[in-house]
Amino acid sequence: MDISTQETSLSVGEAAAQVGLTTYTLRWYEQEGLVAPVGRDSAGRRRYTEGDVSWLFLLTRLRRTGMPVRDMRRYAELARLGDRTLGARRALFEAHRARVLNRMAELQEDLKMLDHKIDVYRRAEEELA
Amino acid sequence: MDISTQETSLSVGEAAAQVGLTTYTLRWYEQEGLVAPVGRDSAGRRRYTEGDVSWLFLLTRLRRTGMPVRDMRRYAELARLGDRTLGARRALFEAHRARVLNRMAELQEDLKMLDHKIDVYRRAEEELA
DNA sequence: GGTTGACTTCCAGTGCGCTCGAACTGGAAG
DNA sequence: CTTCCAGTTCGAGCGCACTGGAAGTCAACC
Repeated sequence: MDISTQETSLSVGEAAAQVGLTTYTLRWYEQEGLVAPVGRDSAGRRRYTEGDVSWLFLLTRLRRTGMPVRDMRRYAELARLGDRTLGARRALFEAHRARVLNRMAELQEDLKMLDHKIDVYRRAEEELA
Repeated sequence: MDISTQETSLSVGEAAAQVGLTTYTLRWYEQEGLVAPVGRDSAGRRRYTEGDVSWLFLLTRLRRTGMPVRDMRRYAELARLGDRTLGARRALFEAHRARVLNRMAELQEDLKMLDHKIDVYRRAEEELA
C-alpha cells in the first residue's frame, strides 16, 4: 500500500451536498444503520469515500421510489454480510421493482383522471364564457 | 319535491368501506375542511350522499398522487365557492398534473436503476455458482 | 494566540397524516 | 327492558423521516 495514498474523501458537508441530503440526515442514516460506520480523520470527523457516496446515492434513489427506511436498513444489513446475500438482495429489489411498477400503473390511472377533470373544467369554463 | 324521497345515503362506516378510508379518516377529513359538512339524520349521525361519496373518492385519488392535504383543502375551498373558481381549480389540477408527470419520470429512471441492479446481482450470483 | 466555522454527540422537537381511547348517545334486535 | 352496536365529540397519541438546539472540540487562518 502506498503510504501517501490521498484517496478522494469528503467531509459530511461535502458528501451531503453531493448526494442531496443534509448533514443531519447523513449522520442519522449512519445511526440508523443505513450506512456502515464511516471512516474518521484524526480529529474524529467523518470522511466519506467514493464508495460511501455512491452507496448514499443509491439510498436516495431507493428512498425516492418510496422504499421505507426499515427496508433500506434490511438491505444495508444484507449488503454488509457479503456475497452470500446476493440472492436475498436481488429478491428484495425484485419485490420492490414490482411495487414501483404498481405505483406507476396507479399514477397512469390517476393521470387519466386528472386529464379528464381538466377537460371537464375547460368545457365548463367555455360554457360560462 | 317528493316528500318520500328516500335517496340512497350511507352511514360513515358504509361510506368508509366504499371509498377505502377509515371512519376516523372520514371524520378527520370533514374536520379538516376537505369535505363540506355532511348531512345528519335525526339522531345526529352522518349520512353520505352519492355526491359526498364521489367527492371522497376523488380525494383518495388526489391523495394517492401525493397531493398534500393542505392542497386538497385549498381545492375543496375553491369547489365550495362555485363556478367562479373553475379556472383556479383547473390551474390547480394542471399544476398537479405536471408534478405527477415529473414523479412518473423519476420513477422511470429509478426503475431503470433497479433493473440494472437486479441484473448485476443475477450475474454475480452466476459467477459464484 | 484568538476567532471562526465546520465538525462532534446527544436528545428533544417538528410536520404530516392519520389513529385511537374515553365517555357518551341512540336506534334496533332478542 | 336489556343488550348491543354503530355512531357521536374531544383531545391525545402514533409512526415515519427527518430537523434542530445545546454544548463542546478542533483545525485553519489572520
